[in-house]
Amino acid sequence: MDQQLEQPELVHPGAEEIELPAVLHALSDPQRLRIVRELAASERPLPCGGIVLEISKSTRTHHFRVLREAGLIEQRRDGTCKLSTLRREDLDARFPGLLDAVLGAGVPA
Amino acid sequence: MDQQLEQPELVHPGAEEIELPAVLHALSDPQRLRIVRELAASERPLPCGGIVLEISKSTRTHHFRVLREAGLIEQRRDGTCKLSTLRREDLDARFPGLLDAVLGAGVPA
DNA sequence: ACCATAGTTCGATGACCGTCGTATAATAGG
DNA sequence: CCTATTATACGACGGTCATCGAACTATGGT
Repeated sequence: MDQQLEQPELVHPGAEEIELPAVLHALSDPQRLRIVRELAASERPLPCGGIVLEISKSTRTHHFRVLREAGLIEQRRDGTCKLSTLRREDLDARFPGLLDAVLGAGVPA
Repeated sequence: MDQQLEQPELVHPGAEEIELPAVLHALSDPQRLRIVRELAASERPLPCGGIVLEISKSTRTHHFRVLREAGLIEQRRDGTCKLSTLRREDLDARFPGLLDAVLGAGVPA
């Protein structure tokens, strides 16, 4: 078929390869948890720099890579910046209810 | 002659003090995940040694302590052994759906 | 009193993690 | 071309983690 949007240099696990310990570990860091929350809140691709974090650029890159390699987010290049999206469908399919539980956890009544 | 009313030496966080990152980190280790699963499956207190793990005793103690201090399990002494239970109610109250999602994750239909 | 059972405590060790600064791509626009 | 923006790669450093063995505590049974 036609598909010119190939970014093979970015490592993304397949939907079936997402491992629970890796996901939980990725989410166990407060900074990464915040990133995931913001991504979920915007429900639209965000650039790495679009998330407020008082950490250095290299650390931010590191966190995004951990999230991507764990299968939590998808990253795609768009011009000079890289857009990230939450892999909601893949995660819901593999671990039903997990993402909702994590996202809803920090938003008490 | 003596009364065994209290076990103050065991550190358990209050139900409201359970932190999400700590819980996720505790669950991100395969050994601890197995412990939690077994505890959930039995739905009745289990001794530390009652769970099959090919790790040394001291490592097992370590994992149980991580789980206890994260608020995932409750430990109580019973004679020569120490019984552990999943803190289902506290966890469900604080992070609704999280435990079910984690427990159901590795048990596909 | 003795001993067996069940866990803990104490270093120690090797691996991993979060963080940083600097240097290096990659791309858009003048 | 040059430059600014955006993000990655590469060490490096200190801290935490999972693991172990050996010594220790605590309890219960004989």
